[in-house]
Amino acid sequence: MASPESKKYDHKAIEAKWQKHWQEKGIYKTEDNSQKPKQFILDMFPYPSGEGLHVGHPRGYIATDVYSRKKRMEGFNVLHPMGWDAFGLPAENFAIKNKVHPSVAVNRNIARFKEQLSIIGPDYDWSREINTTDPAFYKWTQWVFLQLYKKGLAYESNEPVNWCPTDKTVLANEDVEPDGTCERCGTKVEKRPMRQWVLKITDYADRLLADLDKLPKWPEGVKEAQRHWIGRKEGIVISHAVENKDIVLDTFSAYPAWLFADTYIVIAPEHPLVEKLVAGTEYEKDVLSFAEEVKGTSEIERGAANKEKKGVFTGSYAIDPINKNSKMPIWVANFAMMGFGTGIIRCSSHDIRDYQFAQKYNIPLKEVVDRIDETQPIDAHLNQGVLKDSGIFSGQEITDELITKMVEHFISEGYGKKSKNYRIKDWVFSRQRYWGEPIPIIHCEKCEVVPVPEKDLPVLLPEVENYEPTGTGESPLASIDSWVNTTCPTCGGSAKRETNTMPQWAGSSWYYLRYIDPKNDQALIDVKKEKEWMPVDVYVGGDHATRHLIYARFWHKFLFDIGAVSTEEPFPRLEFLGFILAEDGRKMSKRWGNIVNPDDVVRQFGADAFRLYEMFIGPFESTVPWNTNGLVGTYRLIEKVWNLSQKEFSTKENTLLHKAIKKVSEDIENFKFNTAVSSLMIFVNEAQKEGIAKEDYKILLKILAPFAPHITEELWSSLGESESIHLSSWPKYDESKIIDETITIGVQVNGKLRGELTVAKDTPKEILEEMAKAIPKIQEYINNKKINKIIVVPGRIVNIVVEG
RNA sequence: GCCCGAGUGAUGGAAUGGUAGACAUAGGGGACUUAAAAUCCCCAGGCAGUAAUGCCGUGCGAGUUCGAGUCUCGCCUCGGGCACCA
Repeated sequence: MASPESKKYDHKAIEAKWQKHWQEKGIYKTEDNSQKPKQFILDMFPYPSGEGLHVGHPRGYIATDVYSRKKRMEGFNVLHPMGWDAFGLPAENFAIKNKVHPSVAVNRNIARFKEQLSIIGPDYDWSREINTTDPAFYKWTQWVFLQLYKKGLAYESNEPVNWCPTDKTVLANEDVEPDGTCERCGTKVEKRPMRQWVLKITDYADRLLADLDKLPKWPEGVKEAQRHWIGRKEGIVISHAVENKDIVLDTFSAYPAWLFADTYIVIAPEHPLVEKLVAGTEYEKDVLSFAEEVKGTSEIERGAANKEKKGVFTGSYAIDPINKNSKMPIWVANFAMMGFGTGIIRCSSHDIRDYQFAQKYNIPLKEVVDRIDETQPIDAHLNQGVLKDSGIFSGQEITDELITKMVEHFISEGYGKKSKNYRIKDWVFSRQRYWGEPIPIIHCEKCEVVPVPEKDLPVLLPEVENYEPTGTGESPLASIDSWVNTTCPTCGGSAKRETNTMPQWAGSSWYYLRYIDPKNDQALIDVKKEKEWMPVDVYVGGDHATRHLIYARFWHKFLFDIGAVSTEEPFPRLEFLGFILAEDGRKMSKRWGNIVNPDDVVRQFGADAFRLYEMFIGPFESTVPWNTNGLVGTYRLIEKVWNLSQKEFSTKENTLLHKAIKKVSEDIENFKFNTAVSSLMIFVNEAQKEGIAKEDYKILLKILAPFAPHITEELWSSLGESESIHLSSWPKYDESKIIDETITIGVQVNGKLRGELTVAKDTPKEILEEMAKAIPKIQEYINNKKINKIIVVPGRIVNIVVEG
């Protein structure tokens, strides 16, 4: 462009101008009833905290923005929405402190987040913005709960939960520090049984596990974490009669080959059979006081692996059907957990923990595989060795076949049955807090539990004077008589509303569907629209490998089962992003005073340089430290592109252009944004030296546009284009222009590089061999030596293998 | 303890089994400038050498291969997840 006087690049003016323009023209609006193919590109939506964003947060948002802009240019109808996961404890704490409604803080935080996001120029269609705390949204969260209830997948139970005596509230496991104290006040957390609503996620455990294999585009690490979280283990349950008592003890064993070694039994202190075992015996007092002591400690504290193993003998013996009805002493011990297996363990010398416990209390032991190390028995987890003292199996080596045979034998003898155990437990789905979705249930004296009729949804969260927890274990909602007291929808009699609310994870378990059909008041989602948009094409986020991604998969499968959605998995492609650390290598945190604010960076370098740097900083999935200095590099790139427009265009064809198109296209597709940016740099450096033709410059602007939407739009329009560059078409590369006419290949002797050859691209093998041998330096190395062979890899290398 | 990742210049990083260090930052030198900034050009893995060049070099040790940052086995370190798991 031959501009009479050169203009300076003013990022502030340019960015403000185009951001306003895009919003006014609505160029990013998702089309209704489009003929184009769809792309649903989704970010894990944020919790709008009071702290605002730091430079680590936008990394994922910029990535989806780059991706969706490219997809739009490629001719897709793009759905790239944003919303807010706004229920949760911080807003409630703010309300308690300041005596204002949590929505006040939430709305302020959302405004702040939106402002911070907007200055980096995202292509969100804000007309589809969602907010989990909006009654029009949580109406459908409550609706899903009702469907779960109808199918028997939501039930009441008296789960022991984490209770903080100072804050007088229930805490989620994630609110408890590893040392068993409350993260807010440092008080030791207790376990208390309390009425809770629970979702039967265990009914879906097998499908959640098996269907991970249908997700090839998920990172292996995330799938592995989910497999562990579900923690399915197969084994055998053995039933034991208790001597002189009408009690049967069931134990779960995952290593059936070692069952002959077991000599004693341990039962969890909170197991309901403990009292029955010791009732009226001389052991009763000791056992019960020990059980009380253990029950007083939280699960997390008890779970600490270094916790001392303690136990008390119950005075009873179990009859072991496997070892000729020998007697196994029954102990109560702190290392047996109700949450695993049956809460009762068959113990043996072949487990380090069981072995040490037996040594401490002088319980007789037996070994079924000879020791190798004299100091300790073989560990059963190895599952190898030759059995002894194992009845008819003595003398046999432990193999998969033998294990199968042994299990069949135990079952046919009637000792027990095959069984599965899961680490995942049913999902405790109620919180005694204010700021969450009310659980849509009514408790009637006559009809007992009655679901709120769907026509009465949403059950609105009422205004309340005091957000302080009540101390009774009920949510602050319980103190609002006018809300709590209602009539039973079934019999019309007096009834009370459920005052528990849902956990933070509820809204995020289905929110993505709401973007498709954000205004629907008649159904969770319109069936036709759902079919049009689902599944999500790319889901991008980090930090939620297990909980959110398992809960959402669970709800989605349930919605599939009731016909609300057409796909079994919501997110077939997951791109997991790495964190950005502070410049000092630590996590960005108020505590360390090392937070870098994106607003400041954008003010100094502009949104385009910021976006480019966030993509250039390192591989998308890697955790990398921030370095504000690095912005200089991407700022220079932009400036070079700007300056190209201030000079005369050349008429020459640029040799690297088509390579750049190919590289940028493929790298964006594969989320390799860092190398996409570097190939843009390589091309711009060349263009700066060699000059660039106007048409090539326009192509450069197009492939840079997803990364730097503002400056490219400005330059595009200054070239006389009237339509937005972001609605232009993505360039295609010409394969013939990617192949170099002459190439330089390395010449090795015995694998060591000794020279190079610059030749025409299709030079035949034989000629390459001759040319390589003719290089004077190569001759020094092959002189007087026998050439064993010459390896020629076309376009790559010539390797001459000589003797000696 | 178990399960995933990852270890490459001063730094972030690049590299379908085929010329290791692309690209970028910081650094050194130079041009321009009254000067500085900005910009542009050049240098830059280590050791030896004036140089040509040689040797070494992708956490450590073996192996496969004509050839290994890349594949295999055994370790070490760091990051993340799970953990009295029966």
